[in-house]
Amino acid sequence: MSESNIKVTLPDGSVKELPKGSSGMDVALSISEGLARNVLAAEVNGEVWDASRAIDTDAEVKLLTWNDADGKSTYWHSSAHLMAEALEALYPGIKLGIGPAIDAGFYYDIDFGDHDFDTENLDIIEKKMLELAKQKNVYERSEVSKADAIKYFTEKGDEYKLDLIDRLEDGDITFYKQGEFTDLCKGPHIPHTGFIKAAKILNVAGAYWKGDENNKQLTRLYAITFPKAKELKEYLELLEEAKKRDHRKLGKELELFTFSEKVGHGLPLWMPKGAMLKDRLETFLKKVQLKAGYKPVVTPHIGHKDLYVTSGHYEKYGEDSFQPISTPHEGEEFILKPMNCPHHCEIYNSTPKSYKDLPLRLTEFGTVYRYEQSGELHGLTRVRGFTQDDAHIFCMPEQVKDEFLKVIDLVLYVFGALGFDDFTAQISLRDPENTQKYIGTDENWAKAEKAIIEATEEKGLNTVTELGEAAFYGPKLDFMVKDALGRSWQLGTIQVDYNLPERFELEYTGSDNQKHRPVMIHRAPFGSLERFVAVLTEHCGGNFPLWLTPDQIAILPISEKYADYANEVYAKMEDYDIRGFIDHRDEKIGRKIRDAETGKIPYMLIVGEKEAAEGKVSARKHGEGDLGSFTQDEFIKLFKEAASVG
RNA sequence: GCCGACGUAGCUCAGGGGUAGAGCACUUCCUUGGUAAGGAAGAGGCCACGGGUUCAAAUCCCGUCGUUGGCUCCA
Repeated sequence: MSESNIKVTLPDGSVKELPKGSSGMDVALSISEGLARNVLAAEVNGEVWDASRAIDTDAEVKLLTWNDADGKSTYWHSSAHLMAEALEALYPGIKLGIGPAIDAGFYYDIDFGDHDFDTENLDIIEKKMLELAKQKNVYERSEVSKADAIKYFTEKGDEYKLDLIDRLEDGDITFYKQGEFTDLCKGPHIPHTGFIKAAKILNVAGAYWKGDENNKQLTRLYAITFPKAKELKEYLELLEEAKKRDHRKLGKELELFTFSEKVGHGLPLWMPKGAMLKDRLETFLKKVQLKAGYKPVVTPHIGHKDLYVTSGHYEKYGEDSFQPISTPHEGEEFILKPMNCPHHCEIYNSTPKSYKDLPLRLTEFGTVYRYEQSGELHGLTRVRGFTQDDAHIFCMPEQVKDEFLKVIDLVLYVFGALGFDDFTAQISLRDPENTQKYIGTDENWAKAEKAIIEATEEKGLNTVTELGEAAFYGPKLDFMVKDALGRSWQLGTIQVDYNLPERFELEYTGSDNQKHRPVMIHRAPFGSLERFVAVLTEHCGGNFPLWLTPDQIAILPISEKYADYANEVYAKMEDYDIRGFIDHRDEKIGRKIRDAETGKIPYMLIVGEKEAAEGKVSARKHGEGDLGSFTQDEFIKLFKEAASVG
């Protein structure tokens, strides 16, 4: 092998020998011209580099295209520079904050200074971006000294960039320049602006410099770009679809829930149909949990302040909670319960426990109240009063793994039944560098963390592990589901807790006749019913699974002459636990069908002269149309098959 | 909590210094109709709330509440 050559190992294991100083682009060219045309950046030994940057040593190289997450984020980060260039051209003298890529697109924080920034004319910026993109300007990387960097931005008068430079080490500062625009940036970037073929500014919002409300508020422009105009169109259609599925909109249209200023914001009111939905979910989970050995308990909505002093929540959250309510004569203070666990600990404590009683799984659909900041409230996903599908498992340390396995099974079953098949599990472990900020013994932590990791492995879960993300009281496992539109939501959670057993002095007598401290596991497959219903609504676009949906059938008499027969059919359906209603309105059948369709009723049973005479129903399925004629029993059979699962 | 936008009939929205409009929903009547909107009439608003400016405020200004896009937060 020649001295001046390097060996490049590709992801498929193949090795290419190339001259020293070859770039990612050269690697691509050595494979195919087509690939080279699509290369956005190169991952060199695990670090994302410009495709043009010279590689001087043997390396593992992965060429990144639009199909790689890192390729996309490089692309979007470069797009942020392009947008900044366009903005600078249109609004001379603006100052720039930061412009990173985000999950979908990118943003740039701008101080428009004296410019009157008008959100009506965003298309002018988009046009300018594409105009500049067409110039195929190369993103040129240059290393600059700290002094030069400071000089450049001092002359430019951009105090935000100076603030950023202030925190950087000399020798570690790079600029990127494309066209007329130079930015402080560590990169990497795509080869040139020509890759950007479609741009859309999605949103304009205020954001404080460095996220600190004491700093000046900048204008944040959220935008997205694509290599093909078609992809932008599809993305915008996805956003449209998301808007249509917004649970706040569907919740109103389908009469699931409402809010009232009089009741108070963040306090959802479940309307009959929404309450039915929520009730079906609860019934479903209660049944599954009973089978899994859970014991339902019921505790009050308030608890004595001392309860939360004991639990430690008063100290930590007291200021940011609904303030205590007091009894009129004694002045005793009670707190709206922000969680169920302290109550459950007291149930545990009410009788002496033996190791033979463990694991003890106490479950409650408890409504809890948390004072969320007013700006945080959002539909049903962030509220001030919500129902947790809560349970606390009290067990011995050596039972943690087994309990995790069981809870994971439960979560998988529940997600499956509701059509969430795409999810990942996040394992949150403690920060190994800083173990003293966590409560509990090293031994127990090690045991629990090992138990979680092994349990997820045994179940074959798709996991990501985050060090330092554990709660101070124990490690946890969170489930993030992807909905039908590809958006991620955090739902279920399983958390180990060493803190509360300590604070409540929970004990059990072991086989050695000694007192021991149990471990507590908090778990909630849905998290909050409110949030879950919101996610489910958006996931299925309001077309809930048949077993869950509030009205499963609508009986539509052709005219009021068949009202009696409609009542007869309804009574029979009720006998078979099929929920629904009869549309007795004085409307034509076309109208009744239309209203049932827009109301997303899964099955419509049309009854008229023919059906009444033959004892049949004419069935119609939502979104599909006429299914034909069935005897009542035939329909019930068809329905029951479709409604299985729950 | 902070910044911006918004708040008009049950819903979706138009209007905009001279005391309110549409469509749908609702009520009544006509119609008894066979697979996505039958017809007519009627009723419905303190234009979020409280101040201010003005001869006159739903409209302009300020404040409050709520909604919303973000920021910060989330046991």
